[in-house]
Amino acid sequence: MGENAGMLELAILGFLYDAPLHGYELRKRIAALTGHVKPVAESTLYPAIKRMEKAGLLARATQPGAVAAPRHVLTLTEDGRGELRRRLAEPDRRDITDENRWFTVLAFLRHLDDPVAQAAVLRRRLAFLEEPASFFYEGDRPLRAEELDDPFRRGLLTIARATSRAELTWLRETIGSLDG
Amino acid sequence: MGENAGMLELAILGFLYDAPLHGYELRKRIAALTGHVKPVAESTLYPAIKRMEKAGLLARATQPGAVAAPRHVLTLTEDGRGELRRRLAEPDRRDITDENRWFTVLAFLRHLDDPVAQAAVLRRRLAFLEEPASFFYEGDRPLRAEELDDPFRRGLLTIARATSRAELTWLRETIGSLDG
DNA sequence: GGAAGATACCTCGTTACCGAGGTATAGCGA
DNA sequence: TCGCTATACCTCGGTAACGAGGTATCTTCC
Repeated sequence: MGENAGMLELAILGFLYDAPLHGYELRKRIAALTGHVKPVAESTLYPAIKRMEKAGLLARATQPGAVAAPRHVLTLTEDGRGELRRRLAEPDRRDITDENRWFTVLAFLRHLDDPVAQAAVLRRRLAFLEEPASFFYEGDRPLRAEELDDPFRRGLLTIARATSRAELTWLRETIGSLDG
Repeated sequence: MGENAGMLELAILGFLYDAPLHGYELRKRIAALTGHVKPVAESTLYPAIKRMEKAGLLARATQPGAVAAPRHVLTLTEDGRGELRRRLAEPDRRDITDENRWFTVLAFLRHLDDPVAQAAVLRRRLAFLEEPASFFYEGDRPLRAEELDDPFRRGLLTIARATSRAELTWLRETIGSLDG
């Protein structure tokens, strides 16, 4: 059981939930999903697959190579499918607070077939984002973008604010329509 | 020498470049900067400080506790100051492509006292962001937000697009004003 | 037929990072 | 004076992730 498992395992579970894939294809999908934000090394992916196989979350079947070298087609076991649903329904703290992990949760949240449970997860993220937080302080007072004479930090705040606003808007809308 | 050092070390170098701080204060500043996106554990920070002391990047001076337990005030050495400038001027690939690391670079880029060098760093990020990239594919065709019937993935794309747009606008503006 | 390039998978050694837990100092209220 | 909270720092065991490097298959082009 993956009590302390990372974002990578969640992504593997998520992609395989839809359809069996071989490692190389999985790698491309993960790279598309998170690669431009947090790249994934091959030497991280393949050991993760082995770990998960050993844990009984997925099964491998060797297939003669359609294009080149032989492939290992990966299929989720029932345990694996349950594990994904469990991790989506009860994300741990880091899945909510770490942006990369959160976006991975979001990418597969539809697999949780229950609008109430989905809304509960979104609400946890909303609560986290609504906690007051700033980037830079002068003593105890948070500094606003306009107060910074450093153009780079000003940029940082501008970008973060745009992200935050987009996410908050979307969260509130979506929670509303899941409830309604 | 930190050839392969992480984002944490960059943040430590950056904050101490301005002023000496003790570990606990450093921790609060790092938490404010990156904590709501990627939390930092104490058990990661203190070993990092030790590593960097051993590497000659910073020096520690014990001070009787002003408020409570005794503090170790951390000061960058000349090597440490040089290391920050080097890492800002020649960020490695992951500093550009990993969002957390990139934002850390941005937070301290002003310490690079040369607009041309600063603009060069921004241009590397711009080039990276301008590479075509999507999140989800149907075969080889990238899927747009509007095409997804999954509200969560649609949200993902919406948020990512808002971030990307804000960053691109800011990058182009700022590169322009650094050049001009 | 030989080289190049894409596909596909893997091992190894190292390290950054984590959670759990521990120690000590100081101030405050009961 | 007994806890409680906040400050401040630390160790330990475990593991996820990394870069560097390697192997094998198949197609394409010269």
